[in-house]
Amino acid sequence: MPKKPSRIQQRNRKKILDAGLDVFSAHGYRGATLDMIADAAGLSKPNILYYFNGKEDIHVTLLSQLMETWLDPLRALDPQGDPLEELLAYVRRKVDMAREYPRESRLFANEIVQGAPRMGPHLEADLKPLFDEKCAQIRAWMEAGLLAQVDPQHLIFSIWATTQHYADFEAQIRVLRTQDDFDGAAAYLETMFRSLLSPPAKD
Amino acid sequence: MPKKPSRIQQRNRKKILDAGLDVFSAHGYRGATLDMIADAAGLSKPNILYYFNGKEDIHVTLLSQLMETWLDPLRALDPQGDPLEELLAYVRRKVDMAREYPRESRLFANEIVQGAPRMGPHLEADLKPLFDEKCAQIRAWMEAGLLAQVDPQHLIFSIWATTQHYADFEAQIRVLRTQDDFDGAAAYLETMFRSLLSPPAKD
DNA sequence: CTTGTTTTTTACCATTTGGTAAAGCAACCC
DNA sequence: GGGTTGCTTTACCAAATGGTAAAAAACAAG
Repeated sequence: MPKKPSRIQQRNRKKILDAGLDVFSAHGYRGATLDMIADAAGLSKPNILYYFNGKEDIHVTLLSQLMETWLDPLRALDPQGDPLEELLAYVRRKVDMAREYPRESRLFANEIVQGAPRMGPHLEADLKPLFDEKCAQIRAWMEAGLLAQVDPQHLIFSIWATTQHYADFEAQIRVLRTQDDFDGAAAYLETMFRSLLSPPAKD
Repeated sequence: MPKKPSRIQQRNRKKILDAGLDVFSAHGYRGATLDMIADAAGLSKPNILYYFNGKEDIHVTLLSQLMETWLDPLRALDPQGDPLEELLAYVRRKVDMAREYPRESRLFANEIVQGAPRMGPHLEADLKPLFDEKCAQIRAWMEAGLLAQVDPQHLIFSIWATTQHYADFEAQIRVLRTQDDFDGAAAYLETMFRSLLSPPAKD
């Protein structure tokens, strides 16, 4: 039976996870070392292994936590709301996440680019059902004439791609743009998806 | 003075680079080992170090080569052509590259996600001038009323994001879609960018 | 203040990994 | 066929890295 963690345990586990997020998102799983994480956390390496069973344990803990919050914006897509506004709000939430949580986005990107070796089951179990459900919802909206007809799956892919791009490819964007400009991105993406999705005037 | 490489040198360097592309794109720089590359190339590790100065040498050689072909589709954007059709053709070329060269796309993605530690100068020197030039071109088209007015920089970002997504996040897409479907992606992206960019009817 | 428990440190270890030295083998040149 | 050059293998090495054992320190409860 697991006893409740003490104050100090909570604090140190959090420090380690935050340090792990820094290091894993910046260097990938193999590029990260326990020493880096220990340094970033301000703890010794063996001390870290007192709180976690190993490097992989830290990583999968981070990925699991990530999965939770990562799906929230999509979950919040409301079947009762106005379809176009719901989808644009979804885009906005995703831009906000890329701005607020770029490390999480890159952690995820690192994992997926390399074939999701530690996350495949999570995708299948958590992401896929939600994805299918929301695709069906969008398709229903489209068939009711409330949105322009496009492939819902590709629609969602394009929302993910465009929004996460600003976090995942920040190094490239920093070279090409003079100013960081998430607001410009949000405005551009709203224009793009509005023009794509606005229902055909048909009365 | 560098003497011309022999048949056998050309062949083995090519084998090593191809193996390196496999391994680096699948595991990232730190996740790749010389042993993996040696195995994939069918050569011994010291033999590989006879042809390259080290792991990093293989990696930067790949990145340099990549930069060449990677910019071609954007270079081919023709100032003389029809603006809308030129941009849609650019999207198509990028989709084709994601389909034909997913390893290259992931190699690039790995490098950028981790902050472009070995590629920053290349981006600055090769990508930025071309990017600026083409943005100016697109802006000129827009001001001439030949395209809808949107931020050209974000436009290009969204083209990159949506097309490369199919290669970089293939592991995720494979989970969510039943069939690999680059053609569906191409059709969807054409619809999306056409609706975004079609010039306002104003005669 | 003493005792039992939790946390941290010190000192290691085995494996992996990038890389080297040098010998052996092959190929070409005369 | 002998020698020079180019290619490959064998046998290593030093550093880095994930992880462990056990002592020491800090802490909590009585």
